[in-house]
Amino acid sequence: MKSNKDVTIYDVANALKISPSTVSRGLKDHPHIRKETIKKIKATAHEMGYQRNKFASNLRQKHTNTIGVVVPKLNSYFMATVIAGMEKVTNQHGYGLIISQSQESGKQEISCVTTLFNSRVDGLLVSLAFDTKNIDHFNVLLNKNIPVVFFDRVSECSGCMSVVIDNYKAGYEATYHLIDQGCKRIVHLTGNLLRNVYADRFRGYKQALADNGILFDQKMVIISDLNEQAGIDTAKKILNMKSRPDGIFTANDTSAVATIVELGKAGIKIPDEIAVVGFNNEPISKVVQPNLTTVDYPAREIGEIAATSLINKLTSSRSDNLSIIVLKHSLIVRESSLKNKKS
Amino acid sequence: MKSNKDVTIYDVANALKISPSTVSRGLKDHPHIRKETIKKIKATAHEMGYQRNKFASNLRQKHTNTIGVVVPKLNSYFMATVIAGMEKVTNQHGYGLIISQSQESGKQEISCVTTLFNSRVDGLLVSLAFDTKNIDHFNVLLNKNIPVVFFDRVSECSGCMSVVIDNYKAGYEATYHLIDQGCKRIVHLTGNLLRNVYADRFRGYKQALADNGILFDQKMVIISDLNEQAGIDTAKKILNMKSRPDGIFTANDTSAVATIVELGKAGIKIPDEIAVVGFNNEPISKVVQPNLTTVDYPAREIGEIAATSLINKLTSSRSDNLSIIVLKHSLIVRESSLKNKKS
DNA sequence: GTGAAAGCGCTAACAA
DNA sequence: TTGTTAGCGCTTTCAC
Repeated sequence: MKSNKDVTIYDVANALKISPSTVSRGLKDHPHIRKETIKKIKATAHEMGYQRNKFASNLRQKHTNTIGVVVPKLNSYFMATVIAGMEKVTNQHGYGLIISQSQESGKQEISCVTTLFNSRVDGLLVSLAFDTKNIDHFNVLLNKNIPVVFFDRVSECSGCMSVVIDNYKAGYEATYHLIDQGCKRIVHLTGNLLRNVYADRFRGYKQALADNGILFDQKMVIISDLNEQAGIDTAKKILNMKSRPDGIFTANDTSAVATIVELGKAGIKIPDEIAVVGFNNEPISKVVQPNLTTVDYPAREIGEIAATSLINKLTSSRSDNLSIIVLKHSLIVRESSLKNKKS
Repeated sequence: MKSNKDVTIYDVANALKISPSTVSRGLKDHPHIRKETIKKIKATAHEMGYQRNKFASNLRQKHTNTIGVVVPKLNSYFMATVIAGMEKVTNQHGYGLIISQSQESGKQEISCVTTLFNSRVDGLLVSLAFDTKNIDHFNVLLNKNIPVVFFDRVSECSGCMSVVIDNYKAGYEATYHLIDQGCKRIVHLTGNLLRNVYADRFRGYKQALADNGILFDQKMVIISDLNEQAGIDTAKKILNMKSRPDGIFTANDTSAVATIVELGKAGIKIPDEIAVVGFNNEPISKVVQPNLTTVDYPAREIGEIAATSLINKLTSSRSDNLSIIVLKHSLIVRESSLKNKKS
């Protein structure tokens, strides 16, 4: 087991009686090297168990072919799908991915970014944490011309790209649909309004109300973590309201589902008494009874496009100046919001 | 924006009129350096925006302080929690994590392992893909004394550690519970029996039947991908059986839930006509109606322990010879299996 | 307690 | 088409 010593290009070069640089070039199909030589080099390299030493190579080349990803949490179908999309694209282009979770904490996000920066990633793909206040922690990267692409939870940032859907429009459509079904008192359960996704959906909600002559009431807006517990709490809060709402628009499916379940336990009929619309089209939306009306979000596509944009920035010198890419969403109507059964 | 050039220890050394080696030592609190010097070094380094170059350092030191993780898929609550546990431990010890998904494909698993190996990870944390036939692809690492720790989906492997639960016992308990509720014809929906988790649960299922005088019937065992579609297919298959089962034990929650939903659509009463037990205690198990009886799996703990074991192997020279760690699971009984309502 | 110097393995400018 | 050579930035042995 003579396994401790790594085989280097020098070893290969010696075996072949040629120079290390030729080996180096041959290994990467340099056009100036003769075909046969390349074949010979690759053959013996393989045979000898040669393995490129990335560190030496990175040290020389000043780039790592590695892309960092910072996401709030991994445990959603949505995020896993986004990342699968990114992996596909980056692998095709010879990049690796380092994934890290901020756990929805701005503080942890900063430490993720720092760690990734210290790992000298070539670029960063980011979806912001719930309570990230500002994005100064990305300046270290930006100052070094390391491109940052935001997706989903994005932020104003000169020189950064963003990949999103039209959350305003989606919020508008969701609320409009509820109104269309006859709802007049619609609760909006949302997250931290610092985040574009929630702020925009909220704006859409308000506008839809306004356009239909429904007075906006701040007491109908519930800000939360949008997790399971938030859904349960919301249900309880609703049960205690003097005049109950007849519709709920939630900014994600997790909390919508929890609300439905909890409301169901209290004997409330969904959608007859209260109609519900969620957001994201997670698989769970098809499990809950009644099935959840929700907004479909092109997760895989978002991942692919964010990764592609980043790689473009990395490889082409020309700086694409389109800074925001907006993808298409769609409202998926299921039973949880259908008051007029036969519509 | 004079940002292209990195600050090196040489720059710091020059600024301080001392040697680079002293700076290098000072930065890592070498005991032979005077306290004040250390303080001065750190101060100016920070001030100048110095940042250690990992590649140079790795190149010298032959290790990367990075741990690779290979999982089948990211998109489950279970996996996300496992990984959160790993991150916590590894970060505490100054290690980074590179996560990659095999997408349940043995072929992709091989490529993940190779990529990680080429990235010179110091160790590997692995849960096997569905259809991984053998584990020869880990030999490259093992031959170089790079430790591999398996968790959840493990495999016989001399010199590797494994972190698991007692799947045999869990399968036994789940099946026993069903029998206890009066079930006599129990379908077992499971995954590829190559994987210990499924094989062991299956053994437990068979033993529980045997211990209760129920004849094992191969036709009652359905092998599948255990995804949503598998649940739907299983439900359809069951609906077409001449003599219907009165219980189902599924090897994960996703498929259990899909089965319940599909069976529900066909008007089957759960648990009265068919009782169901799942596995994993995913959040979805508390959403489906009726709530799913399932086996709770200490996900976070598994992650923490697997990571801790790996780091121990990395840091201590003595080779711990305990090769399998078994964690505690527990059966969580909910409505989906409760035939005797008031038990 | 600090410095000098060699070298980790690879790449690329320049030379041939 | 191939070889020579000079580092990339850091660590560490040996010397003082």
